[in-house]
Amino acid sequence: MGAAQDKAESFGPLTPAMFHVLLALAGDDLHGYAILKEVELRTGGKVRLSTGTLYGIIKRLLNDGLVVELRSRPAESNDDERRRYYRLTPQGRQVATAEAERMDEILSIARSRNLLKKIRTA
Amino acid sequence: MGAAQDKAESFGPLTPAMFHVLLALAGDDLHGYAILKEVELRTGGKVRLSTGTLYGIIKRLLNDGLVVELRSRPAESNDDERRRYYRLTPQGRQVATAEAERMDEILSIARSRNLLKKIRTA
DNA sequence: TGACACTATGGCGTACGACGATATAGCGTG
DNA sequence: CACGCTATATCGTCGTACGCCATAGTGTCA
Repeated sequence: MGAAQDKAESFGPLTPAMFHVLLALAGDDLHGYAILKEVELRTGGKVRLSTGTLYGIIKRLLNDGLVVELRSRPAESNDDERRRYYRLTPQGRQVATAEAERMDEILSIARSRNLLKKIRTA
Repeated sequence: MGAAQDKAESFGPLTPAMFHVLLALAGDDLHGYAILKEVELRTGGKVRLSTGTLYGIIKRLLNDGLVVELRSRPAESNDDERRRYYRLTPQGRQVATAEAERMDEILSIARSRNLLKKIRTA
C-alpha cells in the first residue's frame, strides 16, 4: 500500500450520493444532467438525485480534484451549448475504488451474519 | 416483495455508522460500549465510532423500533450495573438486510466499471 | 498518593451534506 | 397557453456525524 492509496482512503466513507456520481463518471465522461439520468437508469429508478444534491457534489468533486471539467466539447451533432462535461481523474478513480473495497469488506461481514445470500442473484 | 420489505427499504440508505451498529447487533446482544469495541475489532481498527455518534444512533434506533433494550440482564459473573443491553428486532434485521442488498447492487455496478477485482481476496 | 487509562453512559455545539424549492431559459407538444 | 423536458445553479432547512465535555467507578504504575 502506497501513499496514493492512503490518500484515497482518507476521503471515505463517501456519501451514497457522491459514490453514485463517481460511479456514473467511471463509465463515461458525462455532463450534469446526464449523470442524473444515468444514475436513475442504472438503479432502475430507485436512486434519483435532486439537482441541488448533484451540483453541490460536482462543486466539491472539482474542488477536491476528483473530477475535471472538459474544455474540449465532444464534436457530436446533438450537442447542447449549456452542457458542462466532467471526467474522472486518476485520483477520483482511486477514491471510488477505495470506497468499493470498503463496501466489499463490510458486505463480507454482513454475509457472515447471514444478512445476505452468499450467491449474488443479479 | 411484501409490505415489510418496502418498509425496510424506505429506511435506506443508512449512514455507514448506523449500519455498523446494526451489523454489530446482528451478531449478538450487546451494550453500548461493547458495540464500540466490536466495530473497532471487526474492522481492524479502521472504523472507530465516537461515543457521541454511538449513543445518538442508539437513541434513533430505539425510536424507530429497530432495536430494543433488554430488561433482563445476562446472568454473567462479570456483569456491570451500568450496562444497557440492546437487541436487534426482526424489523431491524430486515432493514440491515435491505441495506446490505442495496450495497451489493451498487457493488455489482462498480465491478462492471472495473473498479473492483471480481474475486474477493478477504 | 497522585496521575493516568479503561469501562460505561450521555449531552452539547459545530460543521457538513442531502434535498426540496426556486430561478432561469430555450425547445417541443398537446 | 400551459406543461414537461433539458440544463444549470443557488438557497434554506433539516438531519447526522463527530469531537469535546461531564460523570463515575475501577485498576495500574511510579
